[in-house]
Amino acid sequence: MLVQPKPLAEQVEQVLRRRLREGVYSAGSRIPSESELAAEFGVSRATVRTVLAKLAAHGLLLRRQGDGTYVNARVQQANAHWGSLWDFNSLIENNGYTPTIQEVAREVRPATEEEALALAIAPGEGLFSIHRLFLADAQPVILAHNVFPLSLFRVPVEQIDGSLHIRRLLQRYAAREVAFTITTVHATHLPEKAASWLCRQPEEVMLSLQVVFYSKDDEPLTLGHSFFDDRLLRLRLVQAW
Amino acid sequence: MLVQPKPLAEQVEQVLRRRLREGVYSAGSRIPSESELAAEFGVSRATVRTVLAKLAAHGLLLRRQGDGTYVNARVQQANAHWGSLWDFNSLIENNGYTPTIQEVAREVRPATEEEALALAIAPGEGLFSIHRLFLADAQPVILAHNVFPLSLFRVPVEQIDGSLHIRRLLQRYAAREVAFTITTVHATHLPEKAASWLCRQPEEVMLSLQVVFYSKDDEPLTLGHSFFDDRLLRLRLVQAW
DNA sequence: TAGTGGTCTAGACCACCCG
DNA sequence: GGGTGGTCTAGACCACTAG
Repeated sequence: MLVQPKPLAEQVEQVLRRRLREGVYSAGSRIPSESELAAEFGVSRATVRTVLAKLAAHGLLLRRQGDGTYVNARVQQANAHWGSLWDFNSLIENNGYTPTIQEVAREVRPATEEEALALAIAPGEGLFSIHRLFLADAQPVILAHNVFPLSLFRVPVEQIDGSLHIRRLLQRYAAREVAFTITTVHATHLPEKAASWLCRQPEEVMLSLQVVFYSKDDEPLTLGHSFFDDRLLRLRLVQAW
Repeated sequence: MLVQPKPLAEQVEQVLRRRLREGVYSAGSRIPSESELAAEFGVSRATVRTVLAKLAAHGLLLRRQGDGTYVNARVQQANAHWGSLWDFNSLIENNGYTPTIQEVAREVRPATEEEALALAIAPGEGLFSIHRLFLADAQPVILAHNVFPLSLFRVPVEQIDGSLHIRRLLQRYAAREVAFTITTVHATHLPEKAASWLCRQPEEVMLSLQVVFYSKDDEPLTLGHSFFDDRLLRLRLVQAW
């Protein structure tokens, strides 16, 4: 049975996600019906339905009217779901490696015009800039550069832990929640400096991701630019209707 | 007021999407409250909520508890939502061009081992293969290759209209609905043959998308491989929580 | 025909933001 | 305090699929 410190739907979702992850509901099999789950958790059918709808929208479940709800075996193998286009840690994990974040450079400097435009601040305003390397089993696979408006932070930037992922970093030091992101994907040649950090040849072909994170107040929080080694990591996206 | 030939929620969604598209609810502004919308459409608040939740999940709306629901101006400018990773027509449209589909080659041939594996058929089984070029204002921007198990079609392949997009083609000639897709994104050099079709230099850097379409019965429907000119078209993805 | 998911309602209470 | 979105319930009826 569930108690009420957190929303019931959230608790149900966590339980179901765990069962999927741990194979309690095995790949391709049918899971219990809505009524059965509602009875088991002691919640209404509507509450169960919102959870199942969400998991189905993410492709984890396949629902067939008049039949039942099934575990989507294919998507369990896929490695990047909705969240992961910018969440490099889980992306690396989902590819079967152990992720590490390594800070390679940080500085405070004025914003370029382009950065100021994207972040909705004045050109020349202070920026916190950080370069980080993501390792998959100790092998460099992603180089990520992020810039934040300096005014966002409530602590001196020296205190910022560069090994946190973006969402937690923003939570902890800026007290902001990410509401949505916009990512642009490009294919480019690898710049020389980035190549040396990634231990790759310059001018190799790489995926380049440019991401802007926004708060629910439509405020730009950070600008990210990363180079992505798509030979080691597969960028695989699932979409469901 | 609404009638009941189609689900109420679907009708409400269409109306709201149109209002967003046409600027009835202008960018950044607050839209009517849930209760007001429910009253206007003559449906329950729950029905309105499912629609608003969906639009918010797609990033079109921003919801703030205790305040209201707002039009996300930034996402209106973005060009590819999660739906459009494979829907090249709307992707081209959203970039501000007029799309055209031009068939460049079609054939029937046996499946390679790799294709057979991805489509869950026997190697050597018959495939319908089609190469198509997507034009943005008459300029070639995407080259797409699709292969379908021949057994899927209920008509001779000569009758297949090569200018339809994948979902409609599958609906019309194979009576199948797409339930989900898995897309892999790569950065590659452009092969020579593809370069000539796209009027580009060979060995140029391009985005390459590999997509598999599945039915809700987990049956692979088609395999797509496309080259994407990311200089003219921006591949921009929105993600919301 | 029994059971499943799909749709919808009416109503309740809560958490939060604003003036 | 009044209005907003957030959560949840109980119950109804429908559409569909399976055996």
